[in-house]
Amino acid sequence: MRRVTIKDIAKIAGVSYATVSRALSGSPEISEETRIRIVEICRREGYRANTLARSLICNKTNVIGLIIPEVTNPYYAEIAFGIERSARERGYNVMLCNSGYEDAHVDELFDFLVGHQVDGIILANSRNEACDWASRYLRTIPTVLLGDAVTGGTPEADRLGTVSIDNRAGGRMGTEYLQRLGHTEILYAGVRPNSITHQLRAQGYRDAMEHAGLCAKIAENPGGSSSIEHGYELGKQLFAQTRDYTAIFAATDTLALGLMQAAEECGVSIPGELSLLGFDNISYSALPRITLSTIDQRKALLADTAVRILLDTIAQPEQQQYHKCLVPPTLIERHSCRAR
Amino acid sequence: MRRVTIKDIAKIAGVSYATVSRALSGSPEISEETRIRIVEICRREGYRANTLARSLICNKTNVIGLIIPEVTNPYYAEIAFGIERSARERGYNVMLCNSGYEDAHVDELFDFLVGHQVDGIILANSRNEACDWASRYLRTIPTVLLGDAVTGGTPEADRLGTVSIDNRAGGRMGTEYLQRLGHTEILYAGVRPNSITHQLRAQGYRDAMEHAGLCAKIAENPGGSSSIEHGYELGKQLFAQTRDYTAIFAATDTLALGLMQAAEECGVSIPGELSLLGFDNISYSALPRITLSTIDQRKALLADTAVRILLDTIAQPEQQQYHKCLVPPTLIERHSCRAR
DNA sequence: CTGTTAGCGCCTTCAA
DNA sequence: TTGAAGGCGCTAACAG
Repeated sequence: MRRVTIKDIAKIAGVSYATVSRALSGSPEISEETRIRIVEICRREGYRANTLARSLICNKTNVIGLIIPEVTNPYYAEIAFGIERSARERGYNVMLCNSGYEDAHVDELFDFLVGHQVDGIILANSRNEACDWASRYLRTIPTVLLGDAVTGGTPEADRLGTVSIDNRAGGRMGTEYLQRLGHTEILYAGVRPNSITHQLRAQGYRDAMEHAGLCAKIAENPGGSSSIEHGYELGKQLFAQTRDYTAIFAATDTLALGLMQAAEECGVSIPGELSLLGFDNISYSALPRITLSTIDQRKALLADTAVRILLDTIAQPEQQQYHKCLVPPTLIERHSCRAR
Repeated sequence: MRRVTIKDIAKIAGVSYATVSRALSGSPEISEETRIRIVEICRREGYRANTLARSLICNKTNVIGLIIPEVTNPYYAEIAFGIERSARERGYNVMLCNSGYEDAHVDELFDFLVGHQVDGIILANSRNEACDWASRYLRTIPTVLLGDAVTGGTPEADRLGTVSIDNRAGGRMGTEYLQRLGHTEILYAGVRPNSITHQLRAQGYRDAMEHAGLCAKIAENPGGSSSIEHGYELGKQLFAQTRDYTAIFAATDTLALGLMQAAEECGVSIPGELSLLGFDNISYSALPRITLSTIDQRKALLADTAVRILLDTIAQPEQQQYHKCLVPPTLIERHSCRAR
């Protein structure tokens, strides 16, 4: 199954292969007549230029690498989709890699992508360490992080292009929404203390509570991740005790879903007895029967911004643009919150 | 940001670049001493071999292309994940492409992937046409279809490697489950008449009903796709009339979700008054409050099989293996069906 | 064990 | 307007 090359075409057309190259690259220095003839031959023979060979010469692949934890995570699926879309619009293709949740894999994937000569890399990951992982390769390849910037790390890390949702603003926005609904006793649930993302969201919550002269109540997530399961466990705990709040603002949608299930099993009705607000707006939250009110991460916008910054950096690598981009979130009202 | 090449390393190490190549490729014809020295230099300088150049020579990229409609579709996200996993285990990487739902894009993507010299392509798509799309390139590149084989198409298409779930068996399995639960009046809802997949599932349903001496009732989906929205519309229609059935077997999980929402709005309780069974077992169905019983497509197994067949074909392209692989589905019991 | 050399498929000067 | 030739980074003979 030998693929047909430019030489084959040249031989058939009875021209040199430089001519074939010109015919296909849209060069002006060729007669319209021969161009048409050659293009037709290429079509007939099913010839596709070998992108590898071309990239080797041009020192440019027009491919960017994207590293996410897992496509099956609906949040990252949307991010991946948005990034592919924006990249394609700008003439780039993306090479998608799932890193799982381990450090080592991210390193391997960077190596893999660099080896494949991608023009740049987007690392989408909300762990604190992501910032360091990405900046480790900053000298080697243009990179942008889609996730929270961690300031005060290595000096390298400060130069890393970064785009994320404004988590603090989101925390504030959600809390204020609940307050507008008449809630004064609001529990912020599911914080993972060592996650910057969670810290920011919780801080936004505290801002809003303080500003309203209300008392902040925070329930941490003892589990290691913000999964539905851990939300469920947290819920079981919470709903076994008497409640001194009328609304829960969950740190993530997945956590909220777990809480929802626990609530159902413990006979506390949402939004009847208890309002529940999420954060992220993953696709799950819009589903019938769930209809979780939440803070939207605007993944399409995040993705587009990340692509734009990356391509800028690729175009002008020296200009080490100091980009820390914060995208404002948005409130999505569905049916899990109620005025009291 | 010029990347360091094998020549740079050779110069630093004071050897020829063939020696560097040998040091890295694990060739036996090199002294352990120099190997260690060279490997160390590579590490220090952050050298990665240029995969493009290597592939150009070896005429092999160890990359396979995967074309799916959209990663944001949870079904295809799982497929993509499974395929990447299996491929990686076997030393291959995957280039993921979203085709959307239009014919033209699939063609473009095949061209794109062939241009990038992928070693083979998996097309995951459940439209009838997919079979033709894939077989169009069969002469050019090893391809396997993850989706229903359409027999009686072009002779080319018959030679296309194909893996899919056994939809007919699934239709039977689901129907029998409902029967075991005591249902005798079962509606099969949401069939799209021109979809092979749907035809097979419906046929399985008919088989089981006939075998039990029961009367088959089928409600077609007037909408163009099996979306939640179309399920909802269908449900609104269905639940406005009096029902002569106690269970619905929905053609897909998404349809079932739409039906679920319509049921809720029309005040028919699931599974109280009506049992509902889905097909596909997408991640949505396992969510709290939804807990849809369904037929599992076993996406990991499908993916793994597809990869295996493709790699076999890549290894022995002449041997045009006549592969039509049918994977048996599995029943997932959750809480949307009840004995009567 | 190590170096030299000839390409892989293509693009891009430079000549003609 | 077209052809010839060099080289992108690397591997794989073939020498030494």
